This record gives sequence, C-alpha cells and structure tokens, in this order.
Amino acid sequence: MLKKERQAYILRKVNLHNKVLSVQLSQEINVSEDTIRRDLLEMADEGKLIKVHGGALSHSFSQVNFIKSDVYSQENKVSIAKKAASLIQDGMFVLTSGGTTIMELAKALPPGLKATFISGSIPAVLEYMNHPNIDIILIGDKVSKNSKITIGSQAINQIKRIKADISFLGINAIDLENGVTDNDWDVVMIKKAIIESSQKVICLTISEKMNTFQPLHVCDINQVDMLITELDKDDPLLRQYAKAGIEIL
Amino acid sequence: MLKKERQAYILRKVNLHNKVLSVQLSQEINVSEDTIRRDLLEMADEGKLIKVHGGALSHSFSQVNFIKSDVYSQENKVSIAKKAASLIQDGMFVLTSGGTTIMELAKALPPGLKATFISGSIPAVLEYMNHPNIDIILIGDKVSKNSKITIGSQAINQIKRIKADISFLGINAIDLENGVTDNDWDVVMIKKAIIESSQKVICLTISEKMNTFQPLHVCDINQVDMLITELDKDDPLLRQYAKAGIEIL
DNA sequence: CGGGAATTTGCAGTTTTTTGAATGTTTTGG
DNA sequence: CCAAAACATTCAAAAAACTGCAAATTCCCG
Repeated sequence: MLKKERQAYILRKVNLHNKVLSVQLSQEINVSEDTIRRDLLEMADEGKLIKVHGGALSHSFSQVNFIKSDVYSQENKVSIAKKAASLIQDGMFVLTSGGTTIMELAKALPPGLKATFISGSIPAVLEYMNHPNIDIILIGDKVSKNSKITIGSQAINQIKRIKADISFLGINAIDLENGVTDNDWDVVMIKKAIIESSQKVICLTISEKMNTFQPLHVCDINQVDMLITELDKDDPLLRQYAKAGIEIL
Repeated sequence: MLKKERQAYILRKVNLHNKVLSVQLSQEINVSEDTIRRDLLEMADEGKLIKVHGGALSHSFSQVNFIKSDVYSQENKVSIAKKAASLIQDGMFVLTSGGTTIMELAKALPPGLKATFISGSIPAVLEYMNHPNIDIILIGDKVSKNSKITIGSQAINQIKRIKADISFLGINAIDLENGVTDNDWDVVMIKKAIIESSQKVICLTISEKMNTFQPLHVCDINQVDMLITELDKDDPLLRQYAKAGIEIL
C-alpha cells in the first residue's frame, strides 16, 4: 500500500468516524505503529486532522473553541438545512428523525411556516418549540440516551399510525449497493417506520458520508425519493445517485 | 476512549447542562474519579470551565445564572426537591408532571439511583437524561408550547396503561375545600391521569401556593397521599392538611 | 539502464504520558 | 464537632511517543 493511499484511507476514516486509534490502524493496514504515527503527525501538520495521544480526531470533533475548523461541517449542514427547509409548505405533516443535521433544519425553518412536525427526537422538539406557528407531535416511548430519541415498539406503532406528507432522515451512511445504512439497531427500526409512514422520503447527509456503509440496513436506494447534500446539484459525486432515480437537491 | 475525546465529551456536557458531577462522569465514562478530576483541573487551567468541589460548572452558569431572578423561591424548590428525592428507591417506577419544582427534583436525584421515570415533560426528560442509571419513558402526543409537556388523549391513554409506584405533581394551587386546582385544561387532564395511574400521589409546592385555588379541579384533597413544601413538618400552616389525612414531609 | 541520493519503513532503547491505586488532608453538611 | 465525601500527593504499571539508526524502497539524473 502506498503512503498516499494509506493517508487517504486514514483521512476518510477520521472524517467518517471522527476518531482513529493508532493501534487499530496499524493492525488494519498492517504497518507498524510508528508509520501510522508519522502519517498522523504529517497530516496534522497539514491541518487535515488533530493528533492526540493514542490516535487522532477530526476537526469537527474538536471543540467549539476552534470555531474555524468546526465551521466547515457546520456550514455544510446549514446549507443542507436551507435546501431541505425550502421543501416544506404550509399545512404539511412532516416526520423527522434525530441527529445534528436535523437540528440545523429545525433552526432553519422560516418563522412564518405553519406546519405540523412529528418527531421522537428530544433536542429537535425543543428546537421546534421555538417556532410560533408550528404544531408538534412528540413520539413517546423509551428514551435512548445515546441518540436522544425515543425508541421501541410503542414509538414504532405511533409512527405507523401516521401518514406524513414528507419525512427528513439524517443519515450516517449511503452507497449505491447497500442503500442507507446505520449502526444502531433501535434507531434503524425507527427510521424504517418513518420511511414506511411517509409519502416522500428525503435523506440529508454531508458528502463525506456518501459512498460509505455501516453494518445495519435501513432501506434500499430506491426507497429514497430525494438526497440533499451540501454539494452542487451536478457534482460528479451525485451523478450516479441521480441515475439510480433519486432526485438531487 | 481517548483522553481528548473524553474531555470533549465533558465539555459538551458542561456547556449543555451548566454543571457536571465527578462521580457521575466517572460512572458514565467508566474511568476513575481521579481521572475525571485531573481532566476537570486541566480544562479549568485552560479556562474552559470552572472547577468546583464535586464537579465543575460552565462559565455561563457562574455569570448569567447567578444573577438570575428569584434565588429565594429557587432555594425553596431545591429544599422541596431534596425531600422528594429521598422518597424514591431503586427499582421504582416514577411518574412525574412538569413544572419548575419537578425540574429541581430531576436535578436533585442521587446519581446512584436506578429507577424508571415516566414523564411527558420535555425539560424534565432532558434533565433525567443526565442521570446515568435512570431509564426514561417519554409520553408522546401533541406538545403544549406553554407548559412544555405533551397533552391530549393519546398521552392520557399511555399514562393510563401504566401502574407507577409513585408520582410527583408540581401543583399550582391547593386548599382544603377545593383540593388541588389548576388553570390549564389539558394539563389538568394529564394530571388526573397521573393520579389515577399511581399508587402514591405526592404533591410538591412552595408554601405560597397553599390555601389558594384556581378554576379547574384536579383532584380532591383525599386523593393526595403526601404533601411536600419547603416548610418544616410541624409548621402551623400544614397542620390542617395533616388533619385531613395527608402525610407531610 | 544503473548507481547514488532521498524517502520510507521498522526496530530497539529511552522518555513521556496516562491512568488507577494508596495515602493522608481538606471540605462539606448536618 | 463528626463522619462522609472530595481533594491533593505520590507511586507504579502500562501505553504511547520520541530518538537514532539501519534496511528497504523509490526517485532522479546522467
């Protein structure tokens, strides 16, 4: 494996998972830990990641203090949120999952919008409450402290009783072969229910997460009606998704 | 978990919740208290938070929150919350309403407590999420922006399906003649359901609200099992309530 | 194509960092 | 004033980082 190739691999992994461990990488790529360490140091010098004892972290992971580094991913999510918000019209019933991208959407809603939002995400609901003209339906059940959404069969049943006009999913991984994938069983179940219960499924993700996959299957690519990323509509990365029949925004 | 990762986690939590406890963090992240303490000291040196005995506070807390309005009533509510928290034992199912007094209760819960809390109050649930050993069931339905709890028939049905060991109601008015009264129809419905679904009903209120009444009837005085105020157990104000068969704490 | 320079990589020994535990001291709240 | 909780201090083991060096690889230029 070439050095550049290895570094590209590391960088992708850092951006995707927000952290990498030196030991783990050295086993994965089959090089010595020293080599990994030197790679990480080099890339840290180039500003591509943040070196820490034991591995490295992505910029977005790092702190609010380093506003500069955080803005990148944040800005992307804001631009995604703006596009997504433009799809919502007065009177609509909108189902949303949780996650940081959805939070940006919640913040980006135009103040005049009169719609009904349905969600099991506690932070998202808090955000929706700030909007004067929005009605909120909260999906109840056991609260997952990890993802801060409600999970479980009750929640799924409640979602299934709804027929929403549109749903927004913040997704963790998507590729053409595996479709939308994730890594938390309970969250996957909720997302499946959301997809079933809405007429139009919109997936939101930053482009870094495209063409990656995780262990659990959420839905096939053909169940996704629209994909919103921070990229321009005719970015080459998106072309193959458009060909697969997904609308791009 | 990497050190920096851990510190980032702590910092997020401090900024979100304005305070962290060392014990709680060490249980949550599964490291020794010494490690947490060293982290907090380090971050305090960097000016990211304020170290205090037992944990740490956010900067915004020390500045903004201290100047905040009524420390008097706050103190009373804290003392009420402490009494209330002492009633909760491991393994219990606890139903709670919303309101500021309940929020204090949520903050006052001992970190080691292992119980299941059921509530439709969004701020309360947020608070419960900070406790590592507490399971949370969120009651879903329409969200009332006013009271920040879920209201409606769905919520009531969900509550009715529960048989809780104990319930805590933050109440707005109580007197001997009218019992517990309130002024929001939807909230009253929820409180009625809570009372029906729990074996023991505990009412929390600051003494100012005693011997006052509001238009809507929540429950009669004989349905209240215990009354907790900031007053001493044998305060004359409480005597007549004790005579009416209510336990006083 | 060839040989020397530059780069990359792994290794061994040493140093630093991190963490948990042990000990004694201070703070806290009743 | 007392007991429990939190703290500071010190020590030791383990993990990771650094250092220097030599072998392997790649690159470059004639």
